[in-house]
Amino acid sequence: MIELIRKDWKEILTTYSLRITGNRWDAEDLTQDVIVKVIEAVRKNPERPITKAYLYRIAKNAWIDSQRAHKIRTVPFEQNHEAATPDFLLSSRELLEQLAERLSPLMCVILLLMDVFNFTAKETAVFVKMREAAVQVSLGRARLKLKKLSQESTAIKKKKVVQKRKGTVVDLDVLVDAFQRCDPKAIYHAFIGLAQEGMHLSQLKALNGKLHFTFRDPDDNLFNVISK
DNA sequence: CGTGGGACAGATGATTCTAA
DNA sequence: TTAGAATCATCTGTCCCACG
Repeated sequence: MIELIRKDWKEILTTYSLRITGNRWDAEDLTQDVIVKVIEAVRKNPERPITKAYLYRIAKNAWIDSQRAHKIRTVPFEQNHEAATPDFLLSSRELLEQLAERLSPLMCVILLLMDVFNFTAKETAVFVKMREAAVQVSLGRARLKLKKLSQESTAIKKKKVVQKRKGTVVDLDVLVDAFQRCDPKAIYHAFIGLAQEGMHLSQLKALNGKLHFTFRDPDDNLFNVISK
């Protein structure tokens, strides 16, 4: 058992924290948290040997505790995709809702499934009945297009926001039905319609062959719909 | 001719497995 | 726990075809 000196703590903990948290920001927080805990432990019991195993255990428990404490925490979409689009800080969800009319329905649905709801290329390819490679190319082109559009004046964005289609009444069943039928055009129109009504599809998961939808209404209420 | 879409190959990154 | 290897997933560039 090798006892560590205090200046080694941070280096060891940073590496380990990065591994268990999966991102730099949480890792830094966790490292600080653990160092505070270890200092407190040493203060209470100066004879305690500080080993790697001890640091790992403290870090692991602290991480589990923080996960429990933040179980309800929502993760803004921008955070997840910060690394993917660092230069424009795009929110794919917002851009999608505002600019979808400029993309083809197919491109729109591929972008929606993969960038918003984290479907894999394989799952998306099955869904839209295309080859996986074709899905990847379409996704890349859709992203490129969105990037270009996002670089254009914000006036375009504003224009799109106020362009509300007259008489567009889309309910949740239409969107769910469109997904069940794997119909990109129907999904596209239903999604746009809902967004314009202030309804947002905030999560979509495929579990046991059923699609689980989580919607958020204009009053910020969340509710789930499960496909048949 | 420009644009959208599909196919393919190679590169790159992420994840998983395994041995030390 | 860690490092390295193997495997898998994704991205990018290029070419081709169809269509208006």
